[in-house]
Amino acid sequence: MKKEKELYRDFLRSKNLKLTKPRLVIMEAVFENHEHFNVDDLYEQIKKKHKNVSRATIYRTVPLLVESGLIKQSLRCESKDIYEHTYGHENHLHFICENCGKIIESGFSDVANLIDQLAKDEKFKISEYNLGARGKCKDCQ
Amino acid sequence: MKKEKELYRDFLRSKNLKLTKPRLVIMEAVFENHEHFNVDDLYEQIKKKHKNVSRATIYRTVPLLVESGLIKQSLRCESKDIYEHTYGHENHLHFICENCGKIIESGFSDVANLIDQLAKDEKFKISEYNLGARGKCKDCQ
DNA sequence: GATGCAGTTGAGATTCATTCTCAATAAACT
DNA sequence: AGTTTATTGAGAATGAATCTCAACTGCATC
Repeated sequence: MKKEKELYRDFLRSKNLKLTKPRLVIMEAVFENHEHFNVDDLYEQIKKKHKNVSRATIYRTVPLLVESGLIKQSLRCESKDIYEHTYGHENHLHFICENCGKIIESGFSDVANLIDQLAKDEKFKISEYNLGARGKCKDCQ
Repeated sequence: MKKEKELYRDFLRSKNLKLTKPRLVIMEAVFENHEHFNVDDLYEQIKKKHKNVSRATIYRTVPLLVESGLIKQSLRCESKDIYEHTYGHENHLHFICENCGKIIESGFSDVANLIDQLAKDEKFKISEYNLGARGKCKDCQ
């Protein structure tokens, strides 16, 4: 968490953005407990701690966190954009259950290697993987 | 196209759904020219041919086409859900350019095999793959 | 530690894709 | 052809995400 905060601070500074209280609160919420989260999750989580921040600000701040590389956009869920940590988290695949909404994470590196090769063939420079599948988890089949 | 229509008809029948004019018009539009399309594309395309169908009906029909296996949901684009053909189209990966929006399709089967294996390890039953990456195409780097 | 100036925030309005409602209509079976 | 039942169209409703703008706050300077 120390390190994340510093990365964030540096990122903001490098963009001439201010390290405001709402931005800190949001980033703390992001790193507090969630693996996957959406804007509403953050809003509720922050509210519980009585450090209220408006939804608008969260919507404005999340893209900064993405740009800084601390989180990234993940699969959508229930027609909401959802996000996940990247800093300190290996890339992984998502298996998302169509029935119960559970997200299962699985290994990655072999798949990534293959994809990297295909991208190379197309002279395409990857900035972010988007790998997974929908279906039914073992409990819902 | 002959075959698609029959598949569709059979699918509808198997679900006790009627083969209505709007459903036919929509399915013809889907198979007329697009590789990737969204609801609005279909609406405009149908309008051009003076076979008007309401947006509501298109929104209601597209999920049927998905369920029948003729098309599938693809990446979102410009905050719209987009769809692509599956029938008669190999699965493939998408490389989507963050700069110019171009979608590059690439091979698939090796990646799919790997993913199938991972899914099997999790006892997860895949109904639809979602594979790709964002980045910059060779023209935009 | 007061001052000034951007950049930032909050609240509510707005946008826009998607879904819903319901009366009118059409498929399909007898 | 008549009956039943699903389907359609038009517009209203929903809801996530974005925008607006006046009030506010980091933060650099004195």
